[in-house]
Formats: sequence, C-alpha cells, structure tokens
Amino acid sequence: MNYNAEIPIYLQVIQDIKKKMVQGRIIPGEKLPSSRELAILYKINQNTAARIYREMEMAGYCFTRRGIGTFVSEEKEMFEKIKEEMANELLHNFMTGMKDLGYQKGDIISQIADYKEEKAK
Amino acid sequence: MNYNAEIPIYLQVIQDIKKKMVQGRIIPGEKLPSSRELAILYKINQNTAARIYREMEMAGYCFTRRGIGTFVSEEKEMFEKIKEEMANELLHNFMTGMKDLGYQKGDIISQIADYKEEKAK
Amino acid sequence: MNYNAEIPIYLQVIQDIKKKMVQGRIIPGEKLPSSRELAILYKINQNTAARIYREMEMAGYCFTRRGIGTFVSEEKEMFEKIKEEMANELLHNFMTGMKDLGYQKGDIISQIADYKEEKAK
Amino acid sequence: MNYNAEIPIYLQVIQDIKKKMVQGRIIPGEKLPSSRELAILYKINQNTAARIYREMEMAGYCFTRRGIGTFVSEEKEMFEKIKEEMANELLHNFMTGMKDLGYQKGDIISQIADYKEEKAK
DNA sequence: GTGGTCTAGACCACA
DNA sequence: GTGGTCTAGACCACT
Repeated sequence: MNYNAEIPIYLQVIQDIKKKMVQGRIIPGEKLPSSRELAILYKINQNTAARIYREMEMAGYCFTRRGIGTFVSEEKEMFEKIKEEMANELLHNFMTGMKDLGYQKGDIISQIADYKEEKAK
Repeated sequence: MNYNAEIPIYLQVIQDIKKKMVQGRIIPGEKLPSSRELAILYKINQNTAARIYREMEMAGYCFTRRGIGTFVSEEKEMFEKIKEEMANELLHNFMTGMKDLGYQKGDIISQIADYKEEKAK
Repeated sequence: MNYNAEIPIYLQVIQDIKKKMVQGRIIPGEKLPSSRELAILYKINQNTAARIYREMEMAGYCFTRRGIGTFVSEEKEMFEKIKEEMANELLHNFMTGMKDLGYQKGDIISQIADYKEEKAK
Repeated sequence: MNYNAEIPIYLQVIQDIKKKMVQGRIIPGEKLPSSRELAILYKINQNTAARIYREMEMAGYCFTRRGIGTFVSEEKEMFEKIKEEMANELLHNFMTGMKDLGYQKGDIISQIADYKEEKAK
C-alpha cells in the first residue's frame, strides 16, 4: 500500500479496511488480523495498528476480546450504512467540486458516460 | 473560509485560488496579493502564505518578479488546462471510489441525477 | 458472569467470591474448588485462577493444604470483618465521590431514597 | 497525583479533569493546559497527554484548534450532564454493591447519616 | 500470542 | 509554542 503523505496513515488504513468490508472481502463477525499482524501487513508500527482498531471499535465497526482478538461487528446493517456513508461523501465532494468548476449536472453526467478508466495524475 | 482540520491549510487555499482562476475571478497576468496580504486575507500564517506561492510557482500557475510581486501565469491555455485537470482528477477519484464500493456506471449516473445539494458531514 | 473489560478479571472474580462469603453461600472452612475447576466455573484461564487463590490467601481469606486443596478460612469473625470492610470501602468511595461532585449529605440521602434500580451504563 | 495501578493513567486523568469541570474549577470555554504542560503537570508522557485530550474531544468535553490549543467545551449544559452521569454511576455502583452485601435501603441510609469521614483502606 | 498502556524521542503543520 | 502523528521498544493482563 502506498501512503499519501498528506493524510494520517491510520486513517488511510481504516479507509482501506472499510472498503474491504463494503466489498464483502471482510464479513461480519470475522476475526481481523492481530494488531501485530496488521502492523506487518500494512508496514506500520504496532502502536499505529492498535490505534486503528481502537478507533474502529469506537466507531462501532469492530469489537475486541482481550487476549483473543479483534472481530468485525456482527451487525450486517452496519455494512450497508458504511457503504452509503462512503458513497454520499464521494458524491458530495465530487458534485461540489464540479459545480465550483462551473459544470452543470448535464455536463457532469455526460462526462461520466464517456469515462473510461482515464488516468488522472 | 472554513478550514477542514484534516487537510493542510495551504492545500485548501491553493484549491481555492485555482477555483477562482477557473471561474474567471482571477485572470491571466493579474497581480496576486503579496504573501503578507494573502496571510491576512485567508487568516493564515505568513509562512503558510509563502509556501502557497512557492508551491503554485513550482506547478507553473504563477511567477514571481523580485521586488514587484507574484503574478498569475499569462498563458491563457493554462486556465483551461487547470480546469480540465481538476475536473479529471475529481472525476477519476469519484469513479474509482464508487467502483471500489461496487457501484456501476448506471447506478452512479442515477445517483447524480437524484443529487440535490445533500449535505455530507 | 459478564466481565467488565476495564477491570482485571481476577479482581472481579475475587469480588464475586467475597460476595458469596458475605452472603453465606460459602461458609467458613469450606473447601473451595481446585484452581482447574475455578477456571472452568468462571471461564477463565488457569493462570488467572491460580492468581486468584494466591491473592486471596495473601489477604487471609483462605489457606491451602498442599495436595488437598484450598479452604475458606475457618475464622467466622472474618466473614463479618469482610462484610464491614467491603461496606466501608463502598461507603467511603461513594461519599468521597459524591462530595467531590459537590453533593451534601442531605442530597445524597434523598437520592438514595429515590433510587430504583436505575441502570448506569 | 497518585495513580491506581489497576486503572489506565489516561482514564484517571480524564476523571480528574471531569471532576474539576463539575466543581467549577474549570469553566466552559477555558483554555486547557497544552499537552506538553499537561504531561508535566500530571507527570505523564506527552503522548499520554495527547491521548487524554483526543479522547476528551471525542467525548465532546473539549475542542481543539491546531497550533493554538485545547479548550473546554462552551456548552454549559454539558457540565450538568457530566455531573449527573458521574453521580449516577457512583450511586449505582454503591447501591448494587451494598445490596449484594445484604444491606437494605434503610440500613444504607442510616450508615450514611452516621458517616463522618471514616477512613477506608 | 493477543489486546492495551506507557515512555521516549522525533518530525510535521500551524501560529 | 501547540496539536498531531509515527516509530521503537517495553511491560502487563489474559488465552
């Protein structure tokens, strides 16, 4: 994983894990890697890994059993909620940005229709 | 201007200036405020203001004449280029994000059609 | 038994055993379960179970006969002493806490009079 | 400040600060000590101090301005809420504990009426 | 081995 | 100076 220097690593990893949840690559109730493993996986420090799980737990994404491990929340509805939240945020940022640039909804839709994996910088 | 605590202020200001260029509120060749003035305008630190011009100059958006000031680049095509670049970046980030979440082009277009200034957090 | 994640399990178990002594559900001289059995009973680790008896023995609540088992202390007065100690500790903690919050004895008594199994988080 | 080894230091400090808020020794909107000062004040590490403010901010007790400092929340109602929460927790723990020991409401009230700064272990 | 806390020390962005 | 993040390394409680 390549980290964006502008955004805290722990947030980038959380984003990545949330994405995996939404995509179904991580399922409700599943055991997550131990914080030590997570640290190795993402090439980060163990403290940072611990912080990731701590924040995710506070957000309700997972829960923890001392000495056993960290587990994905079992509430399936949460996965849908995460998906919607992430989509809304993307949509809002995009639309606000495009309107600031002077594009109207029609322009935007046709640009999307034409969109073919173009590469942005 | 309200700053987002998560993103470096200098980037938010650069974004704002670029937006003004694209919208025609800043025109090619125009003299930009001194970094001291910029600092006051945006309520930021002078170091931050200096950094903004440094970065914008490196990106080719403006140039500096010692003792006179900082000026917007005179190449009009650049304005179009900036607009396209910004739009492409927005589009690419958006599409990549949405596809990561599992949305198809059709879903995305209909969501945009429904979009009505919803507020994301 | 539901364990509170904030407090060490061995302390929670000791508390529980002391409670049983005070309530008369464990009587003076009675043989206590082996640490293996204790571990199963409370769904805890054997090391934790061993620690519990070690700590209780140090406090004088029980004694161990090698090869035979661990027994509740035979001194009946101790049971009364434990009860008083626990009550005093509870009372002291409570009163100190409430006074720190600015409550006077009168307020406190009326709050207790009103108390009806409210649930704290 | 003497720390209880059983409870995380950061929680003990948060508790202490909350107490000061409730007692009016810290008022709404007031600037809190910088994390470096807090570290010295409480003889803890700067990271621990930072964590304290981070958690307090997430709980809504204070807010932060980068480069400026951390400030107590300006919502006065929150102070009352904290006081009630802390009192309820104390009350609940106390009553549950006393009832487990076999005391009835009447006994408890008379013990409180007799209470005179006795010292518990 | 697993989560949780803590310290020490460093670097960054912002004022 | 102020908040924020990160690493490295250590120790604890629990399985």
